[in-house]
Amino acid sequence: MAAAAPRPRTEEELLGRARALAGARLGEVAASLRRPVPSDLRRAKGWVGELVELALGASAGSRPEPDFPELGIEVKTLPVDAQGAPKESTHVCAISMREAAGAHWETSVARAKLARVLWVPVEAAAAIALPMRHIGQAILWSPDTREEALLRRDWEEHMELIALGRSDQIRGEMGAVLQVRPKAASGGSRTPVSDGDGVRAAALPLGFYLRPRFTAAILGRVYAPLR
DNA sequence: TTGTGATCATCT
DNA sequence: AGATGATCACAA
Repeated sequence: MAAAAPRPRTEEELLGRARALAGARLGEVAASLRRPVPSDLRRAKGWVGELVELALGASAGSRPEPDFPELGIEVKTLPVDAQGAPKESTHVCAISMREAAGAHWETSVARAKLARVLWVPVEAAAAIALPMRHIGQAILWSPDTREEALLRRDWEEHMELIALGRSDQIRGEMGAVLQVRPKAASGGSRTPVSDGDGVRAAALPLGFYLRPRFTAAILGRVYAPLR
């Protein structure tokens, strides 16, 4: 590939691209796409994710919908340590706090994105230089009944608090698998919210994140049948 | 400003 | 060590 990959038209095409990417190093992928490799990720936090999306043929857009809308598939890179365990939580989506009151899990952005996810593990141990880090074998995942129930419960509990205008009472400790944390440019960021009585107010923008334990369980499925 | 891609930095 | 709260870059 000399430029960005063509947009895959089928799930098989996308999976084929993901398979071709497995085992590659970030440096060589970047070179083939003619993209510079940053010296570190401190000022390029989304670089790995953007590189993988480009290689898979995703569009660069930033709309609140899955990366491949026609396939209903969201792509997420997963930074893993030397043991193959996720090092970080996974950002799911921003929360539209003004519309929390009338929101439903079934039609939520969070559910749409988590309905079908192509997880792409990427080495992230600090000891490995960025260009040398390997991309792992991707996993196409959908939540099973139990997982969806857990996600839904956490989502509904958080959204109820937000709808009541109590988003400032939300803590990262809440939520078994899906937590809510700030998602902003800085701690001074504010977004419109409605308080309990529909009065205009402003609060820190929040986003949904999957806990590392949850994504670790997803990666574990690959090895579980072998044990 | 909001949403995308996330990791950083600090505290327990 | 693990997790929470804070933060960085870019597009529309």
